[in-house]
Amino acid sequence: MGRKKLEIKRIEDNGARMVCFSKRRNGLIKKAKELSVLCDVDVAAIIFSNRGKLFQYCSTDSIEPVLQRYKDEAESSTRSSEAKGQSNNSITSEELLRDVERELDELSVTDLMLLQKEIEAAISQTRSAKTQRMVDTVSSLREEEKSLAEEKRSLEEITGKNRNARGKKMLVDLNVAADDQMTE
Amino acid sequence: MGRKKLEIKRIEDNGARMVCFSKRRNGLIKKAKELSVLCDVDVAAIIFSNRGKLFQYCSTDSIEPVLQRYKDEAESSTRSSEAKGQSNNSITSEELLRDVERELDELSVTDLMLLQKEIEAAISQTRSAKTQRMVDTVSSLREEEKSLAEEKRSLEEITGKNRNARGKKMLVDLNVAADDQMTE
DNA sequence: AACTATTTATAAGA
DNA sequence: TTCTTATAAATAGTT
Repeated sequence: MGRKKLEIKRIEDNGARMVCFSKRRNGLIKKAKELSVLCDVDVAAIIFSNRGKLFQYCSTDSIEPVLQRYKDEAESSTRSSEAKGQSNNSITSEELLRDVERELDELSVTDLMLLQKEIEAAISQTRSAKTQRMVDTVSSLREEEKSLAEEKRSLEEITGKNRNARGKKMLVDLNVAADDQMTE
Repeated sequence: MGRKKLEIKRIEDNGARMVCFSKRRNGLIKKAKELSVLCDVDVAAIIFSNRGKLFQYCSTDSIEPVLQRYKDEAESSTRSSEAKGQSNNSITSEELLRDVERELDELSVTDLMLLQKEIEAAISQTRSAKTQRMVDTVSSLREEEKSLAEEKRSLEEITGKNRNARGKKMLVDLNVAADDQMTE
């Protein structure tokens, strides 16, 4: 998507790489947001510039639940490996100075505006859309709970037909426990 | 980018939403890869479908180093807020926004960097008590659902075994189920 | 920091 | 679902 087709490999020119980073970083975060909103799913994106600066997007109010969920999910495949090594950036002091100036400039203009927009969006949308989604999740889970409890009861009835005295007492206990759960 | 311009809001049609999810999920992961390679940076993307299925991309071999780095960064952001005497929980987004607007003109570059970290911290803290309560409700309902489903399974097993007159085994199963129930 | 020629992503249709 | 295609969107190189 540009004047020339770009091969997907590390951009060696420092300036060009930084410009590309800025553009595509914003692009990725925009895409992540769109995916989250359009498809009503949780998305988190974490980006570290090679100078160690953190950029992130998360569809939930806090990124923690998503990371926690990730951990729960990924527990089975636990592979340990080292972080990618720092690439050799042999740049001159003039280049470094220019890079720093550019980064600081970018920080005040682009990033703060972006963050401001994120906050505004988070306030207006997160509170309504995300809360609504959670309300939906709660009610669907309650439905599920109810139908499972009902199935359980009818299974107990079937089981109870062939039961001795001790068994019947246990069934009563089970029903009490189930009722307790329903009324919480 | 399609036959029609698509408004960025939840797609209500179920099929269309799933198709869109599949396409855009792949698109997002492709973009994340490209960003990582072209700009030589670490990128992680985590996506949860509504059914709880996890999709992820990470530029490093394991996502852990990136998450660790995220956590370190988040901690240091929190610390810098605390160092400036900001309350962890009581600052509201509206207040923060007002502060940003008021001070943007007068701030030095260094101040802007500090402010940015504060904003990042604030974003991760924008979690209302109500939302948190719902998060808790969801997890406890999920737990309950799980235990009911398990109980159902074990009751089904018992029901099946009734026909073979395996009374003793049945009683053991029921006791286990009852114990599980009572200890929650 | 804009612009715009192109490439790329993708919404709808088959 | 998978492929196709018209169109929207992203962005590489330029100014």
